[in-house]
Amino acid sequence: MTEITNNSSNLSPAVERFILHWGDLGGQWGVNRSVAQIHALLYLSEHPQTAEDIAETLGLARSNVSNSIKELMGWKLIHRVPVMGDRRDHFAAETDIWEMVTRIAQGRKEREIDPAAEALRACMAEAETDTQISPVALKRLQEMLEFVETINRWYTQMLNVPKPALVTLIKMGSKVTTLLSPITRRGGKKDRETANQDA
Amino acid sequence: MTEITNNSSNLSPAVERFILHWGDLGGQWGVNRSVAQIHALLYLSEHPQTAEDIAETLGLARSNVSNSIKELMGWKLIHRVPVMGDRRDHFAAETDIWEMVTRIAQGRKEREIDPAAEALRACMAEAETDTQISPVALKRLQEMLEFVETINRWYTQMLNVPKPALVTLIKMGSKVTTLLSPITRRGGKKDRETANQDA
DNA sequence: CCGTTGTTTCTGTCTCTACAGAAATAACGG
DNA sequence: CCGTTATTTCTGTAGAGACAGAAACAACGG
Repeated sequence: MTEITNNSSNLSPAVERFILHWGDLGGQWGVNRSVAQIHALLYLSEHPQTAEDIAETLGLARSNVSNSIKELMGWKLIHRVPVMGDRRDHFAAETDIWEMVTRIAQGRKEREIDPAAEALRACMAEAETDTQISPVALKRLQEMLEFVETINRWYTQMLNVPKPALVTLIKMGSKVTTLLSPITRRGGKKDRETANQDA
Repeated sequence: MTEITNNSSNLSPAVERFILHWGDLGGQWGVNRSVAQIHALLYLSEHPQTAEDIAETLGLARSNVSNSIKELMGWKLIHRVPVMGDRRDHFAAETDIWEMVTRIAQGRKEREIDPAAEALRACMAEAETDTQISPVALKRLQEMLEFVETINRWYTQMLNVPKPALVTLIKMGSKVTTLLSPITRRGGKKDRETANQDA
């Protein structure tokens, strides 16, 4: 009878609100709502939850939860937690935000950036044997490829910076440029060679 | 009769390929395919194009092109180019990639990050008056909020770094941490106050 | 002031994805 | 080896967004 009560689960208002927000915030990024909501729930949960707990709490189909969990595990944002005397799987989220973000960034790189770069390289390869392409287009493609490669290198390197250093770096914000200005000022193009020596 | 000929327009193979790739690459990000394709076309075009040129070249409906153009203008990725003796609007794309990316980043911040941060602040406000929220959840929310604020500050500052400096910075990659290590090493938490003095 | 040309808004259709529920599979205990 | 419980895969459906085409609107020239 009372089938309409979707979210009657005992969540405190603020938590529920966060889950809702996080849910459709995920929608704007590439993640679907269920996945984001489940992640939000686990992130705020004191204890590991079973798939069924989650399904009930969020009013989602059990199968949906199963698939979403699989995806979250793929991103390494949640992990299994074995519980004594319970056959069911329990799940908990990564709670260190910086770690979490790193994992997401890593995943996006592998699934989106790398393939995109690859496609672009293929384009360039074709462009070079393309007799009818305009010089302008060719130049633009080259610039684009160079840019993507540059960003790719940067991304990779940043992902490998130890977390504390990364945090410091981010918190410094634009101040880095101030500290680096003696270097920056040594001249534009030339610096590039120097900077890449270690790559 | 020959209605099936979608992409019969005289595009060189490499260009066409790029437009196609760029198109569904846009799909993975928030942009729809038409918009991304039009952008790609204009990016590679030697001369400004009219809306109709675009519609014909890409095989899109005129109305679709119109809307897409509007969106691209909203992102400031393309701009009108008046042409003598032609009443129609001609459009050209921003060709400086760094400028282009900055514009996109700016747009995404305004449309996605800022609202998200706002929503999160609202959550926190509610959480603080929430009697039944668990201490753990409250703590996690706080951490999340702090993180988002930090990233937001960083993002804002980075968008205001002059382009040459930004390019240098990116090209340095993780090398910044090496140069900064004497500072980084001065200790963790304390640095944050110092680093933010200028914000 | 009317016709022509260009642009925008509106509306219906179609595709694609998220999702629920059912069916199938696997793991474990007795 | 069978029954029970947990999980995954499969299938149909509902909703959202992308898009085409039509209709409305605006601007300009003669």
